[in-house]
Amino acid sequence: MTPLPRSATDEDTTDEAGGSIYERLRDDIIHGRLRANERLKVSELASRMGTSTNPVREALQQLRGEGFVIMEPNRGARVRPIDEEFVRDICEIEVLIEPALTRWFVGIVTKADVEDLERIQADIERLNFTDELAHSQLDMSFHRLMYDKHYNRHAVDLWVRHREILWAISRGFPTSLGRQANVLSEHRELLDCIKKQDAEGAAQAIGKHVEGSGRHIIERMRLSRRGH
Amino acid sequence: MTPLPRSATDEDTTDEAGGSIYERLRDDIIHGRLRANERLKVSELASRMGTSTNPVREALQQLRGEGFVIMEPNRGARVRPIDEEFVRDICEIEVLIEPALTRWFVGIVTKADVEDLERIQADIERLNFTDELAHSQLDMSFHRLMYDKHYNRHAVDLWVRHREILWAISRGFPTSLGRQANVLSEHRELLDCIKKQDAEGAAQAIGKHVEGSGRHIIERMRLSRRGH
DNA sequence: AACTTCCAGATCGTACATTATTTGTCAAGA
DNA sequence: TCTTGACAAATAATGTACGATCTGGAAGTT
Repeated sequence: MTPLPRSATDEDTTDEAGGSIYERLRDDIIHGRLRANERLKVSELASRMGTSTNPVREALQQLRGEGFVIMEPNRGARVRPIDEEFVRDICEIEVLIEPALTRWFVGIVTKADVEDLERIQADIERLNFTDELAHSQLDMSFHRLMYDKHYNRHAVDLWVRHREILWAISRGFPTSLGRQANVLSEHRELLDCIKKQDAEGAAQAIGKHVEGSGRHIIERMRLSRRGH
Repeated sequence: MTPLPRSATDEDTTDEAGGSIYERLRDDIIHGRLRANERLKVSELASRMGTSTNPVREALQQLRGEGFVIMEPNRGARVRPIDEEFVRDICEIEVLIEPALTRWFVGIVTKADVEDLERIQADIERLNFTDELAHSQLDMSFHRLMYDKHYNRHAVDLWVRHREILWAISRGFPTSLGRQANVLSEHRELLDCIKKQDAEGAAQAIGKHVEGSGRHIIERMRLSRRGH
């Protein structure tokens, strides 16, 4: 339907290859440039992407496996809705998983780890949300440092996937000042608990952190939907 | 490498279409008929399945999205190892998720729900593990009855996926008598807590249930690996 | 022995054929 | 006249075939 509903923040895309077809489609879905339940016709996408149909079909199959598109036999693919419910759902899952990962981390944390975390946290506070991309990378490495050593790779992968989705959604949304302050204080509280070897407190802190983050994203989504 | 490593319990497969290509591949991976890290060559699979390469490629892409195969550009697909670690990982995730789902269920359970659950539980006890397939279907509907009404579809989907994987792995493995008794008593304990409106107790009961189930599957996997 | 060249084999992309579904048309009946 | 049903054409998904491109290893040269 909509001819070329790409956002204003298009860096490279002449008209063909941006990243891989998979990445472009996934990005378009997560950002809502492809509307919920919109039909995805392979030939249409192929001509838009400037390739033949086969790469598109394979990208769609991969996205189907990840749950971003829904396919019915002989009836093609549709966009799975990425709405506030969706965000709430994956945040609720993270509220369950991340405290468990964190609790375990407190048990194996080393002095060097704490120093690394404090260094990253200092960078975050110094940056103070002036650069969205840089902040998100620092925040990612802060949490990644805790989870990367975990033995449960499946849980960590799940976290990474959810995290990527949430970040893709919230990209472009501004972070409210209140949320900024909360992020910093929650990180500091988490760090304190880790240093005190208080696993339970750390788990609670990260739980609050995830919940607050989810609430903020949903709030922003609501506002932007109204603002449309 | 291995020409046709299909199990003895092959019902239909003449030599071509069993279910879809996707299902056959997925099943072969989960059951270990395709060994860990084994290379998956599209043309080889295509001739084995009796189709051209394209359907195989798409099935592989879908499996990649679900995490069952790993693909590197220009270097093809490999089987992701489905080992004891993998089972432990997804069970640990379920130990986090299922209690949360159950806790919520206790809050909205109706008289009719309890009666349904008791009916299913009675069927399970009457069957007493004489028919593996029938038992697993009853067990599935027991838990599904609790989770199907949950608002967090994403969490429930995750549960279903994990459940399918675990069931596919444990299919063919015998259930030890000790585990059989535990399954029954854990279900009864869960039912009691639900009837008493004891959400916390129910959550703990389901946690024990999942953990015990995971332990049992891993034990069986170890034995079968030795037995080879 | 190390480096280069070349070739077999596999992946990736394009084009086309087949099959299923949707859409549009037209005529018969209420 | 409006609805309804059957039938035909268009549209899109699914499957097949083939060429282009990349990788890995073997043979050959220095």
